[in-house]
Amino acid sequence: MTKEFRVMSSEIGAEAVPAHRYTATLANSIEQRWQEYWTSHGTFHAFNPVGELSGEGPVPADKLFVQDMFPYPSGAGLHVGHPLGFIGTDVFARFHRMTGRNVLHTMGFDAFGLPAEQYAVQTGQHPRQTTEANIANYLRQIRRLGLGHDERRRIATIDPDYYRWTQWIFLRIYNSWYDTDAGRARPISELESEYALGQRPTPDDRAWDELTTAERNELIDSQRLAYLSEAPVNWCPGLGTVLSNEEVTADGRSERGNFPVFRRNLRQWMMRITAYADRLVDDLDRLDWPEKVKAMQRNWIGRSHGARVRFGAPGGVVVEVFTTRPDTLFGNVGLALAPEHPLVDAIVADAWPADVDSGWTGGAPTPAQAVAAYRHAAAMKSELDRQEFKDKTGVFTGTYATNPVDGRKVPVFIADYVLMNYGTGAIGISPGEDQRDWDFASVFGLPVIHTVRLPADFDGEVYDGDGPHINSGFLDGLDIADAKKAITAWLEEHGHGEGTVQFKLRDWLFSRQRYWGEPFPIVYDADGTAMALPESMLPVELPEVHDYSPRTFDPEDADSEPSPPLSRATEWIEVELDLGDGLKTYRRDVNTMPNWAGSCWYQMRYVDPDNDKCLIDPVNEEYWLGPRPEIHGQDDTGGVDLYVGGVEHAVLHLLYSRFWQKVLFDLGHVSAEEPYRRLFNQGYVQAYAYIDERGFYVPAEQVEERDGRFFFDGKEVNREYGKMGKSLRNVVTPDEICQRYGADTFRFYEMSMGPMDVSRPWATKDVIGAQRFLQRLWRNLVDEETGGSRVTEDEPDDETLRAVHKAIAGVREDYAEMRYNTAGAKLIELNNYLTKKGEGVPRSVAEPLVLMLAPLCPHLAEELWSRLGHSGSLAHGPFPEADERYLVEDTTEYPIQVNGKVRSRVVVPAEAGRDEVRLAALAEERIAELLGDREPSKVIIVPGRMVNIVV
RNA sequence: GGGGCCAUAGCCCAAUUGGCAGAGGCACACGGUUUAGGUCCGUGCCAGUGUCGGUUCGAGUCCGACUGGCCCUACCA
Repeated sequence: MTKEFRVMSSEIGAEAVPAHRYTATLANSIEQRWQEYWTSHGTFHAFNPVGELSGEGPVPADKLFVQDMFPYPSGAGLHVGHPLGFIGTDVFARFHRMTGRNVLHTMGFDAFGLPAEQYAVQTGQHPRQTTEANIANYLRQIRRLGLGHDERRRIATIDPDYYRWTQWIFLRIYNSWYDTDAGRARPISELESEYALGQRPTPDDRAWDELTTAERNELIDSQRLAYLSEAPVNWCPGLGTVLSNEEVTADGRSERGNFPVFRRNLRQWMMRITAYADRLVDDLDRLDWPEKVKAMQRNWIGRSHGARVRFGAPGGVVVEVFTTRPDTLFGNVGLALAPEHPLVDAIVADAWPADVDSGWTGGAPTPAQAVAAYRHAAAMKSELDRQEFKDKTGVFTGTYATNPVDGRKVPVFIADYVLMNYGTGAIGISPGEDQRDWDFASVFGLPVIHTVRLPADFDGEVYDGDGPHINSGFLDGLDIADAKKAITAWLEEHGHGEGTVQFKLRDWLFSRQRYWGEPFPIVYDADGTAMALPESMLPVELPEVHDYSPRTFDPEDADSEPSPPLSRATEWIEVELDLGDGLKTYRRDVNTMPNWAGSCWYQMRYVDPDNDKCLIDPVNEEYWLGPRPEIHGQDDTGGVDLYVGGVEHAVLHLLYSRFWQKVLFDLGHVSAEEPYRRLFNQGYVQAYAYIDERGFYVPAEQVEERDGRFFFDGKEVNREYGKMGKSLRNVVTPDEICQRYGADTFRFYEMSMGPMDVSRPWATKDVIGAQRFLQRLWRNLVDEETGGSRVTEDEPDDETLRAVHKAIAGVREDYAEMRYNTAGAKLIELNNYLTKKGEGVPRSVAEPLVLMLAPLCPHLAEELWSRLGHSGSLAHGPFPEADERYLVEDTTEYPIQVNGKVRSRVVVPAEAGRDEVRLAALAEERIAELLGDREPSKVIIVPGRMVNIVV
């Protein structure tokens, strides 16, 4: 690459360029030199209070922990969009480091994952080999950008020293239960002893001693926060693995590969995240996160308050429904059960009632046949069908249930718009206040009873707004909130139901039938009972296998049995251990953990990467991550000070991470209640792509623009806007920009494109502007011909000092607020001022200029700083401080508006009071002329801003 | 269907948070430097803020409706 570049520069005639111009060649050599300096001097090492990474003295109390979202080291390498956030956090970290704070900033790799495994399946190359090569390439690319990472803290989830602790956390979760009375997780051993001591009743009130070992195990296991479940899962034969709900698209196919997904029962590890649902919602209020992300999490957790209501049916069967509107019970006209509801068989009538509506029977001679046919049809329907045909369908079960509030008999249906896995799998039909129920009722000819008075001008069907209740017995006249309270109390009093809270959030399916993930620290005895391995046996390392693929099947074969890759490592699976009962043979768990596991806790390991005694030393944890109520307020949760990444992780990663953090907090391993105190979503760098008349993408860099039209190879092409990607032929890499302009130019350009949180289009042609700025700045301080200094020891004049200090004040604030685009603009402004001035730059101006440049363009700043005669790095400051003296002006120019339009302006002494300003404004020649003899009805004076005269 | 975000010059973006619409960059034009091109230096050009209405002495900024674009979510009772 270097060689190629030399050829290029000689081609354009390097001899014409002054020898000491800040060209890409010079920039690259400066950058390489300073990167080596930083590495050899450990410039970005952040010291811990204790342990291997501690320094000599005490650490500063003022610390900052900045973190980027864990990158996956893709084989494709980086394009210019990827480092946007990385550079942003680096600028932030560098700025704060220069102000004297102890700054922790590093980056590791979320390195387990499917691409390397798929590559292994295709080529037989071990995923570790692929992954490590990708990491090396990734590091080469990001190092070139001059990111000030503490390289001692690099971690990768695939390292056994790392996943040992991932497994350790799994065991802690496995060995815990959620004490709902205490509102926190506790060690499972405490549950066991409470049972043993009789402090806690067993489900059937038998004494603990009377339970068999199996019964005890079952009781305990059923309460663990990590548990095995036979629950239905998303089995994807085409991939040979089980998927989490999140990995299944809305139309019931795998997000990756687009294969059909089937629901079936399998024995899987689950994480009881639902135990934390309330805290996960409530604690959002304590976080400094974008409202958008909080909203997405609230939505995902989906907490709704309502009631369970029991309807009696013939044969003593009781159907329980969940509703958020128990106040509409008087308007209930029926029940609808999910087709899969277990009570359906029990309530189906033997025969249709004599007067049954023919539209209710599905044309079947008996209810049982109608139900069977409908269930079959519902099971055949894909999720896509359900989505596309929102027309309500269902069949009558032939049975009537009793509405508990007024004793009315209401028909019971099964309908596939009712979901088995939400609430109780059964709903009451209240068509007056719910659109879905109204739709169903109109298909089946059910009556509509409005229970809230309709507004006078209302002409719709369903009214879900507030108002006084009607047709509702003792609820009449009450508004919704009061009616809910009244009916809930009534239900509870009469034993017909109770108020409850329902969540959309489900437990987290934690098993994957994959090779390239963390093995579970679990073995099974001869009876198939799961046993946790002791911590001393961690890590459980991945065995070598010959074939990395899970056995896949015909994508449509719903009955196929999963066979994960690890199940073929027969020697590894069988293990002789002494788990307290003497040496026995056990079988290992052949599943691996999902990709989220390693990224759930990595911020902790950044803090204490080499600790082999514990997950994280509590002293280090408290220093870097602990709550700081004195700074962040009483409610402070602790956590990383700034976490930057894309909004695509708004729900899953951030929710799982929060969950693990809370478990570890409850168990006393960490002091922070939340992993990330402040979250910031950076925007994306997008790019234009061009399509020719055949519909093929053409190389974007060769497209020319003429008069708003686009041409490739002389032919017009169409432009579209979107992601950067190989297939769109519009990828620009940081490597090529660094080579053509230098890393500092790239950094400066990328930060000046716009605010951090806004997506913007990449425009290579604009990069030149950033380079010109740096060249001008360089030229102001360095003689391009001789390489000598142009810095003088003169005292700057007053005007220059004002320009400098105004810039300092503005740039400082912009950096602190992550407004790097305007910080850059202010530096350009100051530099343009100095350029215009022409003479050599006084040292007292050059130094703050260089220091202010440092967070954005660290290599160039270091180089100039050393040429200014300083030894060592400027990474730890000082960052210049503005002198108030130069910020205040002697005089203020006021624009004078007449009726809101600027008509003139007047200059008054800065300390002039309102009256003086007013007099000056009214006396101003043009204004006086304009006013004539009219008397202003009002004169508005905004101190320091403007004057507005109203006539 | 529900929820959210955005819209300022040919392009990317600023605007002290209700107070003079322009800080900065790209592009463009002209001049200087140069044998020339490019670089470099200088000067200049360009919008009344998507549309309509409201509040206000004053609106890019606040409120309402609409248009266009992007994102999330989707029978969650």
